[in-house]
Amino acid sequence: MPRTSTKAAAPVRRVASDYRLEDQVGFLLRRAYQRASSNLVDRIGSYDLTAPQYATLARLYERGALSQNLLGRLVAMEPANIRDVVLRLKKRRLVATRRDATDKRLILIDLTTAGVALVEQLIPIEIECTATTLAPLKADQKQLLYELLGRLAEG
Amino acid sequence: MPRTSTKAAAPVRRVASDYRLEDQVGFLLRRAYQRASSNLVDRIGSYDLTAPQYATLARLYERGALSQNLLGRLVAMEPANIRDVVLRLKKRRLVATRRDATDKRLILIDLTTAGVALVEQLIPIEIECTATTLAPLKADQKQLLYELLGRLAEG
DNA sequence: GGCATATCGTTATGATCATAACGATAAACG
DNA sequence: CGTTTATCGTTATGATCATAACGATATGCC
Repeated sequence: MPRTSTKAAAPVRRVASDYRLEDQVGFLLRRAYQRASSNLVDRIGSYDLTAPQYATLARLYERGALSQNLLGRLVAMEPANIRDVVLRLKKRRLVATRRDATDKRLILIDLTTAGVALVEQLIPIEIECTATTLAPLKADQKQLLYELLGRLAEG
Repeated sequence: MPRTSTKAAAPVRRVASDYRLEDQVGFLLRRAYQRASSNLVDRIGSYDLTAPQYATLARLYERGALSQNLLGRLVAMEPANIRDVVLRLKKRRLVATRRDATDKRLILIDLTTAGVALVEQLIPIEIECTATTLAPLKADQKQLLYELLGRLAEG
């Protein structure tokens, strides 16, 4: 087994001052999201669903039919992105689309019967997955994390 | 000005039980990362750099020359992904590559003079950006967030 | 030395992402 | 009523991402 090539860390030639990449929130958030996302895919990957796709289905389950644009905002996706996600879900018959009768601009998205069934199957798994992701934290820390993240996300 | 199409929220037809998408850490982390990332791009976007590209440069600045693979691990990117990032940075002459003399498998990546200069210009901006992202939090909360995120990322 | 195993980098595929520009439709307003 | 402005969805471009499969090289151990 070859050892991990740490390669004797070439001498740090520059004055790195006090700066460390690990101290940048963005970097930490990205890694934490990677972890959470992979936890989810590990569990629901057999359904061939990604985290954003699941979020989309879950939101439709909560809210019922929504315009594509509003749906996108409710899952934090740009119009161009939610479009692609909806197309994939539609191709798999998990959602259906129809034109809004009064506002011809809108495309209404809704879960199909199969979509509803799938979401109801997935929700317990997702809750379990969240627990796994949060496992390194104590109960009161979890609560705290939610509050802090909420503030960051809202700005 | 047309009102935001909330569309009178079609009646929630399913039993949503206690489930809410907002209660899933992954979703919160994704949104928080979106915020942090856009904060960074707002500030360094004029340099045509993305957050992952910046992270890559910053890591090289901290550590000096690294193999492409190790560099990838140190910025939390898969081999296939760090490859593309390095290619883009190389195209812009911010990094240079060379073969390792003793281990023919390795490609050593290092900052160019231009790369070093750019990083040193960007570091203060990035620190400022982190402060902006964390602005909604009090001092003690920031410290706490780091600890919690660190635990999540490490698993 | 020679074989099994591990690591490195590449390639290919498919899904996110953000951004800008665009036509179509709707609402606001004089 | 007609003009201006806003919103919706699309298209295009480019950058992340994860995953699997692959050849090349290095290391482990016999």
